[in-house]
Amino acid sequence: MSSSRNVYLVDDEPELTRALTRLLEAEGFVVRAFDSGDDFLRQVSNGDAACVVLDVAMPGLDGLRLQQHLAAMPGLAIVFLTGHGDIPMSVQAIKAGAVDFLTKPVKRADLLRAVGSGLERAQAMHSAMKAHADLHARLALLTPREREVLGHVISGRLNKIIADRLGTTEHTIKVHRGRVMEKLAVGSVAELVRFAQQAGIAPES
Amino acid sequence: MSSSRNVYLVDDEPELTRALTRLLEAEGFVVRAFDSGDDFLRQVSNGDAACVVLDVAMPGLDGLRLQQHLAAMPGLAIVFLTGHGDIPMSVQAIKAGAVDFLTKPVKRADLLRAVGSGLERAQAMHSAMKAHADLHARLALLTPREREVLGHVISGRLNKIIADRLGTTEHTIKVHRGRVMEKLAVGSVAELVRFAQQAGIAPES
DNA sequence: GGCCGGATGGCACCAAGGTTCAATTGCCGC
DNA sequence: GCGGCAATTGAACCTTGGTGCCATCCGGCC
Repeated sequence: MSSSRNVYLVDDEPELTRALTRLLEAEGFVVRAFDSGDDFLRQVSNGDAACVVLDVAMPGLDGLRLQQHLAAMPGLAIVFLTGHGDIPMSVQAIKAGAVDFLTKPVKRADLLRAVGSGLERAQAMHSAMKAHADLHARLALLTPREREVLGHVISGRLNKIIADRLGTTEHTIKVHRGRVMEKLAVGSVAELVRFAQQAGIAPES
Repeated sequence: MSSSRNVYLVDDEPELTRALTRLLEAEGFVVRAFDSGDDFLRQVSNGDAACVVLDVAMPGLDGLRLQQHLAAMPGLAIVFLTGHGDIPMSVQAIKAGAVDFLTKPVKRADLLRAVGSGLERAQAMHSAMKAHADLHARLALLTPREREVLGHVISGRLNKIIADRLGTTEHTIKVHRGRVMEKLAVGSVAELVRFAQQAGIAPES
């Protein structure tokens, strides 16, 4: 697959923005600039994977707060870039998941390295998210009862035990179980367990 | 369980070490001090969970390099403490897994918070490591053939298919499979799959 | 040579999983 | 109310899984 090359630039200094845009576009990145955090939040779509290059100190929504908003949006990796940063600030940013925390004036090589690994991470998160969404889409096909049965099956319980717990007969469980396997498109209990594990489904107590 | 309260102090300034020791011991931590990175590496045992408070700038082995050595030792969480740090240094430290990066003079509350969450993380890593070691100890009970069969079972293959692939009979597979379940102390395929997943065993192709 | 553990195989038996055909009940929306 | 879907149940039938007993073969070790 062709790797995404989207870079979003959020900075309130037009000169710097222009310079960085030129630099990054020269490297083949697809750059889009925003002059404030609010502006970015309004316009950004939750679509492709991208690397966000973010100034920390901006009027309005500052970089670290914007990061919190973006945490809910997978597929975006953040690289901070600031002129007046300090150590606690950088520590907080990285702990909160930023790819890097660069200081102005930034060396061209540093920026490119950070943006590169940011895009890498963004793509990884993005496809992980898509995979997760896929699992949940298939899960949504199940009826409530089937989900319940699924929970017991991945706990390794026998059909008769499940039937007992759910107050029904073994045969009924077999039917549900068969439908679960069919709807989730898995061919064995082993696959089912892996599916459930990836989808974050807890075994029924 | 009683939570570990071991704190290892690595700093080449005896005064600071003494002060921090008093401070931490007053809070109920069990403190042990070392005056160089080499010294620490020689004496530290790979036993309990602990939080290491580490100066970055020390003669001999510096903090960041020591961190690399300690990465191989799970159960240790690192809190950096330094007088002459800069942003790139802190970024590198946190990226490499440090719990926090504090600057001297450190506020008492900051240190205690960092050490507290360091110990928390150390314990989490420590028990995760023990669990992992446990899994591998049980895995070691399996004969090569049994491990092979395990790989196929967690792929969800039927006994007859496994027998075919391994060039033997279905009955033989059943016997191996039974022994695997017994040695790994699991009662169902579901448990077996979860066991293998946690132990990092890839399904047989 | 003799012993032991690992791997293999045959046979029999029972339990559990899985499918098909057929049917009933209850709820929801048109 | 009717059609459709979810949930349920029954019976019959076949496939798999799992166990026990017995037996053979091979390679390493005392």
